[in-house]
Amino acid sequence: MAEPAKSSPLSELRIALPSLPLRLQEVGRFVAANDYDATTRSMRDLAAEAGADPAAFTRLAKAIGYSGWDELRAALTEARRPSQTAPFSGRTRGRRHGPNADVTLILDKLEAEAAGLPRIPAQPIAEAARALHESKRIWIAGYRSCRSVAELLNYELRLFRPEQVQLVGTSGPDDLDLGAFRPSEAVIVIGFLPYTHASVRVSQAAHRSGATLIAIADSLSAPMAEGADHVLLFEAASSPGFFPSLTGAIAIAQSLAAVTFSLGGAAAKKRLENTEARLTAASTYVPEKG
Amino acid sequence: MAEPAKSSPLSELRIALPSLPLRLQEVGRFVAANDYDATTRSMRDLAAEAGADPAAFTRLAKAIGYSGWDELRAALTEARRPSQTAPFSGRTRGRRHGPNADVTLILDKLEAEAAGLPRIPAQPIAEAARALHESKRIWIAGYRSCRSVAELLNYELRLFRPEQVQLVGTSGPDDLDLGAFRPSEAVIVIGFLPYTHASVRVSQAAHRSGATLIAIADSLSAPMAEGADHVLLFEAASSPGFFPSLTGAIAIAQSLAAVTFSLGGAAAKKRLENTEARLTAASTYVPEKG
DNA sequence: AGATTCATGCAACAAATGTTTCATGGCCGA
DNA sequence: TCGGCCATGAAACATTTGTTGCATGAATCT
Repeated sequence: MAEPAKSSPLSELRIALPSLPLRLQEVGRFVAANDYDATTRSMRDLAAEAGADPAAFTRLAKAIGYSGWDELRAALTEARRPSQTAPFSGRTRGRRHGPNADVTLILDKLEAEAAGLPRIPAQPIAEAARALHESKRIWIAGYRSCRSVAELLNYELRLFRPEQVQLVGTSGPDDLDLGAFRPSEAVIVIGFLPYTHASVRVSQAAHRSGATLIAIADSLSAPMAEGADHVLLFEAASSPGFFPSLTGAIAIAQSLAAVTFSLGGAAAKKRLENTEARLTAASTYVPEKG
Repeated sequence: MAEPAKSSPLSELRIALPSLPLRLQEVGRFVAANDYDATTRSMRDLAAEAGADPAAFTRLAKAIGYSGWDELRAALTEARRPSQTAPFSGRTRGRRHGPNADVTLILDKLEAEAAGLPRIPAQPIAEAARALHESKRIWIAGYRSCRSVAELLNYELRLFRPEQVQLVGTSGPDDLDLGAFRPSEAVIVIGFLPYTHASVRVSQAAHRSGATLIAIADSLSAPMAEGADHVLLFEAASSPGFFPSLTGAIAIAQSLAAVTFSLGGAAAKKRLENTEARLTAASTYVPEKG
C-alpha cells in the first residue's frame, strides 16, 4: 500500500472509505465528488441533495477522525483556499550562489510569468474593449513602472484612433485633465501594489465624472479598482525577483488594444493604414530588404 | 455611464462602493479583499475579524441590491465555483465568428505569448546584465511601441542606480546624446520589425563610440543588432493579433534589471532602500491597510 | 438654532445549523 | 430461533446563524 497523502482531508476520506458502513461510503463519495459544495452549503442541504440523512455527515466526519462535520468542513475549506502565498515562494532558496545562479533566476522568472498569463480572465477584457469602442474619448493613466504600460496602450490605440486617445498629465499637471473627464468617455488606470496616490486620484475623478472607468490592477481590492466598471486582473507578484512583473499588464493592454481594433472594423483598419502610410512617407522605418 | 460588468457580484460591489456610507465601504472592501472567507465563514466571524458590526454585512448586501447577506454570499459562492475553471480544455474548437469570438482571440493570444516566454534564451541576459553592472553609465533607447519597454527599463534601473541611467532623447534631441556615448558606458537599444531609423542611428552611434551595445530585438539580423555586443532575442510576432507582442521584450527587460540588481549586491540594495524611503516620505504611495 | 435625516452599534428575535438521543430494523453467531 | 450488535432514519436538543427594531449621535437642511 502506498503512503497516503495525509495532507489533504480528501485523501484521508478516500483511504478510509472502503472500511466504512454502506451508507457512510455513499455519503463519503458524495462529499469527495462535490467538495466545493461541501465547503459552502449546509449539511442539511447536502443531505437533501445526496438523498441521505443529515446525521450521516456528522458520523462520516467522526469516522475518519474529526470531532464533527464542522471540523471536517473547516479542513476542506483550508485545503481549497486559493494560494495566498504564490506557489513560487520558496523557490529560490537552496539555489543560492553558484556559477549559474543568475541564469536559473531568469529561467524561474520567465517560467513563472509564462504560467501567469493563461490565468488572466479574458471575458472582462472583451467587455472592457467594447466599452472603449463606444467611448468618444479615451484617457489613460499609469504611474511609475506602470507608466510604460500606459504609454504602450496610448501608442497602440492612437494608431487607429489618433484624436480620441490621450495620456493623463502630458499637457500639463494631472489636475487639468481630471476635470476634463466626461460621461461619454473612458478612463483607463493601471496600477498595482504599492498603489500611488496619483492613480487613485485619477480613478476617483473618473468615477465622479461619470466616465467609464477601466482598471488594470493586481487585485480586486486595489483602491483604484473601486467604482471601476471593468477590472482587468493580472498577477504582479507571481514571479520571483525584485520588481513586480509587468508582463501580465502588458499582455492585457495589448489584448485590449487588439480587440478594440477588431471592434472598430473597416473604419479602424482604414485609419491604421493612413497612419502607417504617413509614417512610411516620413521614412520613419528602415525599408525591408527583399 | 457605461453598462457595468454585471457578471460578477464583486464588480457590482466595487461599482457601488464609492457611493456607500463610510462603514459600509469598510466592510465592502473587506469582503472584496477576502471573498473566499466571505463564502466559507460566518457573518459574525467575518465581522469580528473586520472589526465591524455583524449588521453591517446585512446592510451592505441590501445596499447593493441583494435581499440579504445570504443571497450575496450565494452569488459570491457561485461566482467562485470551480466548474467555470475549464477554459483551456477544448480551446481550439471552431472559433470563427460568434458571441465569444473576442474572448477566444484573447485566450489564443495569451496562450501563444505564454508559450513564447520560456523560449527566451537566458544566458545572454545574464551576460548582458554583467556588462551593465560594469558600465559607468547606461543609455536606453526605444521608439514607438518599444518606447514603453525602454521607459520601464529606465525606471527600474534608476531605482538603484539613479545617476547612471538615462533615456536617449529626454533632455533634447537624440543627436545631443548620441555624441555623449563613451567606451566605458553601455547602450541598450530595443526594437523589432519594422525597424525605426532612430533606433538604428542610436546603435550605430554606440558602436562607433566604443560603448557596449546591448540590443533587445526580434531577430539576429535586425539592423540595430549589427555590431551589438549582446543580442537578446524575443518573439514579437508569435502571437495572433494586430500588434507585435511586447511581453517577451518586457520579460527580458525585467530579467535584465533583476539580475543587474542582484549583481549590485549590498550597495544596490542600499540605494534601492534609499529611493523607496524617499518615495515613502513624499507619500507617493497609498499606505497598506493592516 | 431647531428639526430632520441618516449612519451606526447594540440587543433581541426567529430561523437554521450541527449534534445527540432514541427507536427501529437488519445482520450474524449461538 | 433467540440475543446481541450495529447501521440507519426521525425527532428533539442546544447553539449559532442572519436579521430587524431601537436608541444614540453626527451631519444636513430650514
